Amino acid sequence: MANSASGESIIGRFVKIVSAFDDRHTSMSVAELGRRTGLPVTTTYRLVNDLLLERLLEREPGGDIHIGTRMWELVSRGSKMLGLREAALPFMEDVQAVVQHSTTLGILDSDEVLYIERLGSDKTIVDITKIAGRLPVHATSSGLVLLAHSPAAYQDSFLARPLTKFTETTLTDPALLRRHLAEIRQRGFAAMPGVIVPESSGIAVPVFGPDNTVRAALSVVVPRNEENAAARVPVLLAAARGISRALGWRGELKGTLRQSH
Amino acid sequence: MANSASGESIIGRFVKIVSAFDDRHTSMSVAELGRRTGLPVTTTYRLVNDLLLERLLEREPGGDIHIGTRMWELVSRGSKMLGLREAALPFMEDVQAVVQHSTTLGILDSDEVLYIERLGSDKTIVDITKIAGRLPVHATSSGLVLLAHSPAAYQDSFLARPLTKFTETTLTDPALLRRHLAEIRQRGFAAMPGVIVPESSGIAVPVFGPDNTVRAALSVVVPRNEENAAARVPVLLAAARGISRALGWRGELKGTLRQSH
DNA sequence: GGAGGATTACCATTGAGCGGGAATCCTGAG
DNA sequence: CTCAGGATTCCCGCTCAATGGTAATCCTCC
Repeated sequence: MANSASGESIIGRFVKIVSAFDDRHTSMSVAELGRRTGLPVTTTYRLVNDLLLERLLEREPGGDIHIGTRMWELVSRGSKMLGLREAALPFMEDVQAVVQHSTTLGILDSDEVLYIERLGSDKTIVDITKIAGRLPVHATSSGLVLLAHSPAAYQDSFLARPLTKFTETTLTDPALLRRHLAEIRQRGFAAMPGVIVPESSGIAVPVFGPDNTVRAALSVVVPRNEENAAARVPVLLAAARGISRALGWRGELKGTLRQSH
Repeated sequence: MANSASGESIIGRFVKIVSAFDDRHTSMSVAELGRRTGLPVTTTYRLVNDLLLERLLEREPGGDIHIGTRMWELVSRGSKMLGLREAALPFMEDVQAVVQHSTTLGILDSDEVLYIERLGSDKTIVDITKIAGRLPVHATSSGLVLLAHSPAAYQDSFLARPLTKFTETTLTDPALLRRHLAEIRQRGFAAMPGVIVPESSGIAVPVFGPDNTVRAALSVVVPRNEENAAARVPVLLAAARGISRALGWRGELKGTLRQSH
């Protein structure tokens, strides 16, 4: 599928190049980029030049490369994420204002939770969510909410594989998890104390789309020792309904709970 | 530079494909994509398949294509926009809360203003800014602020070209504009009534980076008939300083105004 | 001045990309 | 049910853009 000796397409290499950048490495020299991607030196330079021409990458004064403005623009403008984000943001602001802890919006992607938006970086508690960052499904409240409202077939396949135990409270037993998911569906929220980092607990509720399937999970991260974290739930539920409605959801149809199991 | 008869590289075609999507067209059939991009049918299908394999594009149940989650993720994670946005967001929320009109953050890119973030979609007034959307520099308060604090050489080249007159108040005369830019630098803000749409006016202030150059413009859009729009300025200035500081700016060095003209 | 790395230049080789054409699948109208 | 028009997939020979090694050049900091 490619001219390359290694059998990669240009697209594949493009992905490698873009993947080399992350929040800790927003810019680097071409040589370093070559090292990080593992691409042949010459090839890296040629490819980078092509990308510079299209402004998908940009060269900064020092010579280092970073992801181009144009790239951000094109992707942002055409992506469906923007719609979701814009629908959610006003409600998230309300939640954040009331709860005073960081509020996140996550979706399910490639068997992980991908965080789309996050408000209020609260230094006082441990919160490892990042925008465009990923966390495992079974070890986050958002993930469990998303999983709980996924098609049964997906749940089965997910629960079939081995799950990492991050802390004492991380659930890894399929049967136990399955019961937990049922509870989450019934109660309408997930409250998980310290399933990924011991010091904080997450509370999450589902956000629905027009077809009444889950689109995202809205959640807050609070200190684990908080008195009654459950008191946070109503605010979240109300906000989630607001977001759902903004997405075109029109109230719960009969059989909302039927979609899973 | 390409195998194609038309002499385009794959990268170029990739750009064409991604560009075919925007906020009004977040998904479409492959055939339509082919039409919009002008690429040969077969080529479109092959290319789309490659992109689907890498998850840069995604196929929805109906068969339509949209920009992939992975694409958004990679670009967002690696892009410097996120840093700017995250630094600005808290302050923008404050501004939005106080001013009660839509608040935007824009940067200068390819001789246009590119809006990075926008809070509060206020239906009561006309505001055509969109996230990842562009507007002309000389017809927006943000644009004029950015231009006013750009290197003199850039200003000269910009003012050398013909400028479109959008409304009665749009400034298009180079000499007049130049004087206006000086005022903006001196006063520290731009207040432009109806320069792009007659009904609303924008107020913008500069945001600085560590090297004391402009990074972005923070602005609000208010109804044009508002009593004293200038009263909004202090809030904006304060917020802009906050953002600048979050970006690593350390107070104004002597010679702040010297950088331009 | 010179060692070590980053960047550019050169160039022979070749298979990935190309795209026209035709077959097949879909879908909605009559 | 049939049929038309469009979307999608298959097929396939041609060809030149992409490849990546080697070597020269440019930096930059001891």
